[in-house]
Amino acid sequence: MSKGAKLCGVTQSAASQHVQEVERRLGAPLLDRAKRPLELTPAGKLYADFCRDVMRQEDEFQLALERLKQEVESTVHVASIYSVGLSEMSRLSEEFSASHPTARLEVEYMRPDKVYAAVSGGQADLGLVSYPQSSREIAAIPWRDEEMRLAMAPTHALAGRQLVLAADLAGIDFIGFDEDLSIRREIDRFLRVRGVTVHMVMHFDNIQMIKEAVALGSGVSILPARSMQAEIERGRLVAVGLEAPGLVRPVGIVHRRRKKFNRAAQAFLELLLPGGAEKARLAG
Amino acid sequence: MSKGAKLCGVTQSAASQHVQEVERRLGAPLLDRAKRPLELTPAGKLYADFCRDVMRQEDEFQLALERLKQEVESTVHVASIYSVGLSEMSRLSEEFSASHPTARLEVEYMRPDKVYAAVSGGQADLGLVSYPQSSREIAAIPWRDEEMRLAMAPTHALAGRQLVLAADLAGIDFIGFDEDLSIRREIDRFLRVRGVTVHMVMHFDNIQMIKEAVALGSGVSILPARSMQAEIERGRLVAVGLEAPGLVRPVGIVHRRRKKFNRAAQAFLELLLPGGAEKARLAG
DNA sequence: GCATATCATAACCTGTACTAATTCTGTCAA
DNA sequence: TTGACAGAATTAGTACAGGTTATGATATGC
Repeated sequence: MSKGAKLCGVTQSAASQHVQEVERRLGAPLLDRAKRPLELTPAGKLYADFCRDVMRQEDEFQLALERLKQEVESTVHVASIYSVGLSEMSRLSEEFSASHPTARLEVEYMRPDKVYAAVSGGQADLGLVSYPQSSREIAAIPWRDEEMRLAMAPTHALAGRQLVLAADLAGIDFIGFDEDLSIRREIDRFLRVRGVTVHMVMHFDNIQMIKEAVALGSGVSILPARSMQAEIERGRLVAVGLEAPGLVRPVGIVHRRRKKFNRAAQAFLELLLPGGAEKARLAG
Repeated sequence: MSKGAKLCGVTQSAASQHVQEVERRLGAPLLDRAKRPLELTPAGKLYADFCRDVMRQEDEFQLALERLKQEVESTVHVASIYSVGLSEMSRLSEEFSASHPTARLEVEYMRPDKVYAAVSGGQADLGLVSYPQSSREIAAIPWRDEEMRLAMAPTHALAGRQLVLAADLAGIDFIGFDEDLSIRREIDRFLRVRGVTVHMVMHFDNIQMIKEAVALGSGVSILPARSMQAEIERGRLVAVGLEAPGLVRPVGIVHRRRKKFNRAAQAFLELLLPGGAEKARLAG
């Protein structure tokens, strides 16, 4: 009894009282006190086994929890729209793992509405979207404005130009975005304020398809310059600048308000945007 | 949270504080509080599983404990010397189960020293021994004095007698008990004070073997009358009374001091000896 | 933006579980 | 037996974990 008390870091009295309290609760003696040294009764053996089982289970739980905490603390989940670009992202990913070797970055590409849902639902720490929208529970931080250029097949009549004016696009065969996308509305506005109407021949919900159609000569389009880099290098597309003030696509970082970032998320935010973690904290 | 609190019979505040305390201890949030209704985090799910496991184990333990308590409360373990007699014991056993149908009686036969050890060690609630000895930790209650008679083969010269005097035994072939047994010392004393010496031809540590030897005509012996009943009925032995004051073998009930009896033990003691439970209590 | 539901926080209170001091009990040796 | 000793039980006093009530903060739906 005294030894047990010492092991538990309490006095002999506390141990004695505790054992008696347990016996009272269980309604059965755990120790045979008529003999010294004290012996366990059958009920005592049963209880000891039970306690050992529980302690073993607690150990297992603690271990699992530590693994989980490690996991959660060290990986940042990013939800991104497709058009941020795989090449851009792989560059970021390399930079990140170089500067933070213990952290892990997990990027998942999805439609814009899914990005918001992932951030809102907590599956993603950060979201990358164009035309970022704040809301009650989502905070947005501007990241960068991507220059938009006129995309066309190398064989197109305008392919040799250094600059294209809005007026040049009047009546042109045009491949656009679906009407429910922000980028579509922005392009429409750009053309409308300049009094230009294009001939919309097709529309898609993603950049990849538009690039395909443009390369096949179905028409021209206005796309983020960065998203065409690979096709331009391979000579499949030509991109020409638009008249100043040009068209830009703002890309932003969204996150859930009041949710504090783990180390990895903070680090990634800092990589995207020096001082970004502080900005996010202020944006709440 | 409020519902959970109600289920546990505490206020919402207590529940909220408790969850926060657990989160602090574990170092990980269990609930995602940014959304209502509250959702479990992965750590929360892990913890909930752990708790459910522990509760299930506790239920199992409680069940096992109840069974054990039932067992302990309702069965009396009796350790008895062999010579109390199987027929006597089976009669007692029947009476007991008739008057206490919910209780169980478990009798184990063993050598006298093992009876004391079983009682002392707590394996037996009660012990039945001849020439009962009290000690520091063993209390003895006299149960009954068994008449001792001269045992002989039916063909023996003394077999026709109504009564045998000590003097009749001088120089007779005698089968005795081992020297370390109380009953041997008592018989020796009986003969010595009467100035009689017998011719000890064999000795055994148990009545059964003595009866065999007597029946085979190897000699006479002095044995408890009750222990010979079956052999007398079958005509294998003859028992003749000894001169008054005759020899008796006291049989007693022993139990551990300060150990309180369970229901079954009390009932059995009462059956053996009306008022016995009270006597035992006083004997402590 | 307001009403409602629900969770967090603050201030306070009580019973549990501890410590220190003392008494009781079992064991062992003379 | 008896006395000495070790170790457990008991007692009295106290700190604090964990409760309560009251109030403040925050999300959700109209």
